[in-house]
Amino acid sequence: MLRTRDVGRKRRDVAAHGMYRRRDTRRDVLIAEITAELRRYGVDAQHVGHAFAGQHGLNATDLQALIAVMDAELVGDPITPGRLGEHLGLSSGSVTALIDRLERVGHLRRDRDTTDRRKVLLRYAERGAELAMGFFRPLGERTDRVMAGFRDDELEVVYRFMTAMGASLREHRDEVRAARTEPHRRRSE
Amino acid sequence: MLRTRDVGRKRRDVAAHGMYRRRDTRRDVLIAEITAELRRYGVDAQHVGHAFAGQHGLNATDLQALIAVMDAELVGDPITPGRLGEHLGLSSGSVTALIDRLERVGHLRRDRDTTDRRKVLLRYAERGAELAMGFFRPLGERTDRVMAGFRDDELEVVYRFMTAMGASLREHRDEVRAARTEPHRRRSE
DNA sequence: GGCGAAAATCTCGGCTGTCTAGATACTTTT
DNA sequence: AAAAGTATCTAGACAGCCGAGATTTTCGCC
Repeated sequence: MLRTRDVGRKRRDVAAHGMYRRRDTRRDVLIAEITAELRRYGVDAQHVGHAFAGQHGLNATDLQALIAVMDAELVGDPITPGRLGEHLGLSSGSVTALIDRLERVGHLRRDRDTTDRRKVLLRYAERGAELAMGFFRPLGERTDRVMAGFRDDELEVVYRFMTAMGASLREHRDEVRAARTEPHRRRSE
Repeated sequence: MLRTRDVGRKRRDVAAHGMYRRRDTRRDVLIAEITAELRRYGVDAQHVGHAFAGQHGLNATDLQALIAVMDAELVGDPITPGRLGEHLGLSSGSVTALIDRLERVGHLRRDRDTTDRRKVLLRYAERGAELAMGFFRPLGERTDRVMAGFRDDELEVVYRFMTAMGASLREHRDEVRAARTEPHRRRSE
């Protein structure tokens, strides 16, 4: 694989991501395209988040954190700084700074847990909720329009697919993370 | 919406993302779940990239850049620093630093375009290619196993779905970016 | 009921990546 | 061949992140 020879015809439309794969059959093409589209979707989603956050005076991490806080609280168990750090992949120091920022501008607040007073519970404030909704509502409207083009049984297929892909990716993530203890053993070149 | 009242039953399994939506019919649930799963997929993908990059002595941006360089070169037209900056959402200064880093450790190299000698073309080096493959191969294997659980016609549906969602998201991205000129006009509170 | 280990969060110093503005190199236009 | 335009690079400042140690609270045990 990875033949650079027969690529001179400049097929940009191939989405530039499926080319690490075979493309012999229609099925191969489908698989390659879906993979590529998933990747692009992730990148573009990041960009949307980044742009939106920037326009509201915060960075991408801040927005993600705000969303995580809302998610947790809406499900009924508010998140703690520690769990937030895990969720975002941040160190404890960074999380404190992050919460300080968001608290300072009034997006969320700290509450001490009454039962275990070591813990701090994060709750969103009025302003934070508005911001999150401003982020999700337009996205949701667009999503609804796309979904309207699919029958129920088709959505079932998509759901099954996304669930399976998600589970697979998380497995992979854990595998990659597990290998983090032995990174630079051999110093070959 | 956003009733916090009837959420006390702690349904973590709801994936914590679909709750900005109605969930009355089976279809509503499907839509909410798919949306949630897409979001989670994006976050997890980021984490995988971050972890993998860290293990190889670079950061998430570096890995994304490396992939972009390979993608472009494999399609037949190598990317320039300028276009790479656009793709990653970085300023020109940051791109220079980025390329310096990657060139220094031997992941890619700079080539002057022979026809337009203002331009610099980025090409991956041996080491960069290895790294990218090390990133994609295990992912691809997993993906293949998931795909094996779907018939051709089902993959067609998934493909149609992802394409539509991708297009929609990119539209949204452009809309958000277009609004970037007038961010902090009113200084209300 | 008080002691030590464990847990959760916070503080502080240092580093790295990014941005902005301006400088440099090459190309195209007139 | 000078001026205007485009692409890239340089330099200084700043913000977010990490890691180690300090602080506060809880839990198990005697």
